[in-house]
Formats: sequence, structure tokens, C-alpha cells
Amino acid sequence: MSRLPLYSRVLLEMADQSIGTVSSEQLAELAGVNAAKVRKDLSHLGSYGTRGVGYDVAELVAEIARELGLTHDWPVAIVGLGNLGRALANYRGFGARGFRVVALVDADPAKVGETVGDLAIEPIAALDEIVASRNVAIGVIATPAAAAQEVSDRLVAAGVGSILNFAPTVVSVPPEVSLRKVDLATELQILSFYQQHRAEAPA
Amino acid sequence: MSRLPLYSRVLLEMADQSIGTVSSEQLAELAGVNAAKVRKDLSHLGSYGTRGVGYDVAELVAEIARELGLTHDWPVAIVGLGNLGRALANYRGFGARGFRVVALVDADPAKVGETVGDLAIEPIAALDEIVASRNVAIGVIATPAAAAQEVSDRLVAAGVGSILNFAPTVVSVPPEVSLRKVDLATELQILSFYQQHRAEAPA
DNA sequence: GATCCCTTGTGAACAAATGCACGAGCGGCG
DNA sequence: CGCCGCTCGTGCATTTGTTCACAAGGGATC
Repeated sequence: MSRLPLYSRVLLEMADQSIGTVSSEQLAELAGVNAAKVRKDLSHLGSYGTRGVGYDVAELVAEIARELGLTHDWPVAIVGLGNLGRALANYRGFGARGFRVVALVDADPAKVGETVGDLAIEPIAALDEIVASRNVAIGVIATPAAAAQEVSDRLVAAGVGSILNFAPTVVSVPPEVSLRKVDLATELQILSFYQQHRAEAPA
Repeated sequence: MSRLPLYSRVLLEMADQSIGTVSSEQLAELAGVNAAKVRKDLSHLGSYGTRGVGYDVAELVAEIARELGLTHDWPVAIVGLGNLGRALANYRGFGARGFRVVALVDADPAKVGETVGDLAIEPIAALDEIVASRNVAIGVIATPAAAAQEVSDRLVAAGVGSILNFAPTVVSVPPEVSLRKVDLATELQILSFYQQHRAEAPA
């Protein structure tokens, strides 16, 4: 389920505060979801709770990390070093747990060679070689919309298994490749939608 | 529905190409969804299609824009001018359609006064006054996780109607305020999840 | 103006996700 | 050692969202 990362984060905070045990009720409260949902989600991982007591925080953190595949590093490549790409490259939380940015790629020859964070920007022609030699598993697309599909195709052809798309356009990938998208414009428009409807029909 | 922004984008591209009319089938293809879903979504806006022909692109664009509240500008304030906040402030697609960044706010006195894009960073103490005088409708939180809830509370207290949260933490808002979140870490972890499970159980 | 083709709009089947409610089982207390 | 209170795990009802299938209806052609 897609709520596991959320639980993971909450549980890590609890572990920092040396909290040893947590009930589904507390976890639900902190994660902003229903308690039954928490229990159902966690029961899919197997049975890690103790009736009458709750869940062991450390054990649950470990179990979720294992389920999410966070026990080993995933090499990440960022394609497109415009505003957003640079911000992502410098973003610390990125590498925080399990994700290591191992390559920055851009199509603009003027940018190639430039250093962002502690990596040099490489040309897109080298993409195949980079993905293969550094075992890149996840490709991040931060290019303009027009380039997104082609970059995606090249990443997939090079053997990337997952793509995170920030470009404001629909990209298609073969079914065996995972795709997630993050779209600022869409998010804003959804907020605008609610705002608009509140204005039209005030409570 | 949350698919309207997607349709809107596809339709705008079509309008650029001087395409006058579109069937639900075509639109579905380009948006990567089911044709029946497109029709059902659009039927919620009222009846704007012509049987046997399809939908008029220009008319549909206008109708969706109206529904989404994109016919007038929404003033946006960005709080937190770290890596991500700066990228957002410089992001052009932001202001592209209906969203105008009217204020940049940061808690760090060292940053106040600095110019990003064409706006000066203002102190967080001025938040109330800024929101009120500039009619800020949407607040964007790009602060560290620890500050997110407090910033959110202040934005809400100041009268903001919608919040877009980029900080990797759960923030709660009163029910009359809309909240969306964008969380890079979560997206990566979801990709990691699929990657992990593909590795465990290869097709 | 009648016929035919095409696409919409929608009712109904289907599927997925959510939430409730309660039985099962563990720990603590007397 | 038995009872009691607490919390997990889960079957079931309900809601929400998706998909199918088809009748209704517009436009073109003759």
C-alpha cells in the first residue's frame, strides 16, 4: 500500500523519541488516518502486533523498511538540470534514506561539465552507459514537458525500472516499469477547484 | 474530479494545434485513461458534447477553466526559501495559468531582503499583513518538516483557503481549508516498493 | 426528409477501498 | 491460576470509483 512510507516516517519520529510501543490508534492519529486502516495495512505485512499491547516500534520500522526495499541503496539519476532539477540535486532529504543520486544528465551542452552539489553534469548521450555501469534503478525526469517522453523512453531502454516524472505531461512506459508523477500545476489547479467551489457555495 | 487539470492540459495542446473537435476516445488516449471515465467526468460539468461529433475543444477548455476557477488569478505565497522554495519561486509554469506568486516569506532573518526572481523575501512576522493586503488564497509550504505545522497554522489564521505542503510531514488544517501535499520521499519509496517486489517475484 | 453512422450520456454490473464491529489472544492483577 | 481489560486481526456492510454496454440523439448524405 502507498501509506507505508507515511507510517514509516511517523514511526521513525517515535523511535527518535525512544517510544518502544505504539497502538494502531496512536499511529492512526499521528498519520491522520483511520485506526482500522492502519491495522489492515499492517496485517498485510504479516503479524507484528501484540494483542493488548500494540506494535513494537523498532520491529515495525524494520519490517516496513524491508517491505519498501529500503534496506539497500537505490541509485538514482536526475535528467534535466533546470530550476527544479538543481533543487532536487541539492535536496538532502533525497539521499537521506536509501536513495543515492549517482548521475546528473542534461541535453544542453552548455551545462555539461558544470558541478551541482558534488556531481558533474553529464551529456545525455552517455545515458545508456551511465545507467548500465552505475546500476541506476530510478530515473527522475525534471526536463521541460516536450522532452519528457523521449527521455523516459531512453531511460527505459537503458534498463531503468522506475521513473519519477516532474514534467507537466503524460508519459507512457511499458507495463513492467513503474511510473509516478509529481505535478505542481495539477496540484494548484485542484486547490483552485476547491477554492472556487467554496466561493460559489459558501457553507 | 482531480482529472480535470489533466484534461485541461491535453485540450490546451490540442487548441494550440488548431484541433476544433475531439471525441472522448481521443481524449482518453492522450490523457491515458478510459474513454467512459472521460465521458462521465465531463458529463458532471453539464452537457457540452455533441453526439456523433464529439466535444468542441475551445468550449471544453473554457468550461473546465471555469469549473477549476482558473478564470481569475489566485495570489500565492511561498513560505520557506530553501532549495525547493527557490526553485518554486523561479518556476515559470507556476505563474503560467492563473497562479501569481505575490510573496516570499522566510523565518531566517539572514534571508529577508534577498531577491529571488523579482520578489524580495519578507519576514514571517509580516505574514498576516501580507496575506490580508494581497488577498493571498494559496499558501505553499516549502520549509523543513519541523516548521511546517506552525507555518500552516499561521497561514490558516491569516485567512488562506488552501495549502500546498512540500514538507515531509503530516500537517492538519481545519476542515474548511483545502490541503494537498507533495512528498518526494514518499514517491521514491513507493517506487522502491514496486522495484523491490519485482526483484523478489520476477515475472 | 428519411436513413445511417457515429459519439455522447447514463444505468447497471463490477471492483476496490473504507469503516465498523466483534471475536481472539496476550499481559497484568488479584 | 483464573479473571479482566486492552488491542490486534478480520469478516461484513457500505461507500466510492471504475468499467461495460446500450439507448438516445445529432449530422451528413442521398
